Amino acid sequence: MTDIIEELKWRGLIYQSTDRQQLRGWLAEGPRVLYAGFDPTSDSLHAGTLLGLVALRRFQRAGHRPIALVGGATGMIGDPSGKSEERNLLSEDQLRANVAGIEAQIRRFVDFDDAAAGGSLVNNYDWMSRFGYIEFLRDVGKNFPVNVMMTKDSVKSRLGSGDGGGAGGGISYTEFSYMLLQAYDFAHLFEQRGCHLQVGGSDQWGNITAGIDLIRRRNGAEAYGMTWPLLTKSDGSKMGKTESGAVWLSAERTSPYAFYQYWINVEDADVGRCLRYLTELGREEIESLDAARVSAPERRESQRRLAESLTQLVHGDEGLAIAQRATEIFFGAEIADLSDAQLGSIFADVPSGELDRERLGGEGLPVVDALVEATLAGSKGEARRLLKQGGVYINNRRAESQEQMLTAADLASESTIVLRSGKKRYALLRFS
RNA sequence: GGGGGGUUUCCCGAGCGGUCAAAGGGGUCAGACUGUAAAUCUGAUGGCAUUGCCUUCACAGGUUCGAAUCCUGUACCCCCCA
Repeated sequence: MTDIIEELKWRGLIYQSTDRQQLRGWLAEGPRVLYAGFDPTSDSLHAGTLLGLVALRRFQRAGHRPIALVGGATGMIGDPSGKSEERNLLSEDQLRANVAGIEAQIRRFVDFDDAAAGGSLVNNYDWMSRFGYIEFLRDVGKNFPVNVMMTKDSVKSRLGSGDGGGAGGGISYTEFSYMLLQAYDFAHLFEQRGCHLQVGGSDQWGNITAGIDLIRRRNGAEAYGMTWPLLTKSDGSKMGKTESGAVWLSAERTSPYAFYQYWINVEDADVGRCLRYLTELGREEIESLDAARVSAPERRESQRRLAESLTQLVHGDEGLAIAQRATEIFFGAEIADLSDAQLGSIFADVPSGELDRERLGGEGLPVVDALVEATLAGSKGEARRLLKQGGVYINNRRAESQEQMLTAADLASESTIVLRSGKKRYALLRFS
């Protein structure tokens, strides 16, 4: 049995926990059952949830038995933790779809099939939906003094915001009750599965301790809790966000290439933490990457390893290969002799235009027109300007003149020409 | 109700009868440099076409050979006096 606490500690992943010695002792005695929850607020998880997924995986590798809980029931209420405003409720259909999407993703991280590995995947809807309101109040609610609930950060931070006259502030009774549901989840897993430990992000501490309290009252037993720090950037902003939104784990929402690129671009100041928090690289390797970053920052080896290892984890070997190939091409490699399918997967995120194949015949298609068709230029004048300044590339080769004509010889694949303006604005033109 | 000021190209902001597609700055785009960083430097920045033409300075009308610039009316905004 690996000392998981020791590992989490050097990685900087322990933010808060119940009595450390006790917890460590309990974990050292043999395979232990623990759980972490995932909110089905969307049909895909994102970079922020990676931390939780990897955490369960670490526990499993260390010989423990992780339960991944998907909040099919709690998702109907909405966790107020870390939220400044009341949220809209999701429809049941939406929620069902989200749960299905998320479960598939969690499977990539935790092994639920091997009985010996002991992982399991549960949905709290399965036990929550059967509860009657009265029954829940008598059974669970009775154990929660409101004055204690009021002191939780998730509630406190929302109480101030409502009475100042600000629009829509405060907290509804519904969200206020959220912690009871999550606390009950813990108690349920404790009773049914012998789960004594709940882990989560630091914003979950209040919900976790609520569960520990409930178990103490209901079962007269001691349960444990542990949180990891939020993954933030050195400038204080959240990791895993781009101008265009969150970095998702699903290839449909964030292509493997875009995912890879996100991590390649992590700042020097943040990459060390990312390696520790998110990857399974060992201590020596990470420390040698730290050293390399000081002596040769321009090689960006830390970023490369980070991007490789996460892309591999989330999208598999194939996804990583696509991302790497796309990276080569996006950064200058000449594009030739590829297939439409290859180009399609590499340039999945890039705008494209369809044109009649005949336009490549005869004299050919003026580049100026091609740029406008591909929406790389807003007008022909703008297209000419780009050409004059040397900012136009055809299949990654700089266009040599303003009068250049595109013909069938310029096709990079069966039917596609790749146009680029500047360093990385790409567009495809398909001729059919 | 009375008096004064404003409305300019993506944004801020000059312009006050021709030399104005309209200074300057910001932004944006491109080039150089670079670590797929930051900073910096250079160039471009209404549209269409080879000179040139067309549309643009709140809106509508007018004066003039000629208006973003003058006059009249309309809309919106700001300030002052009631």
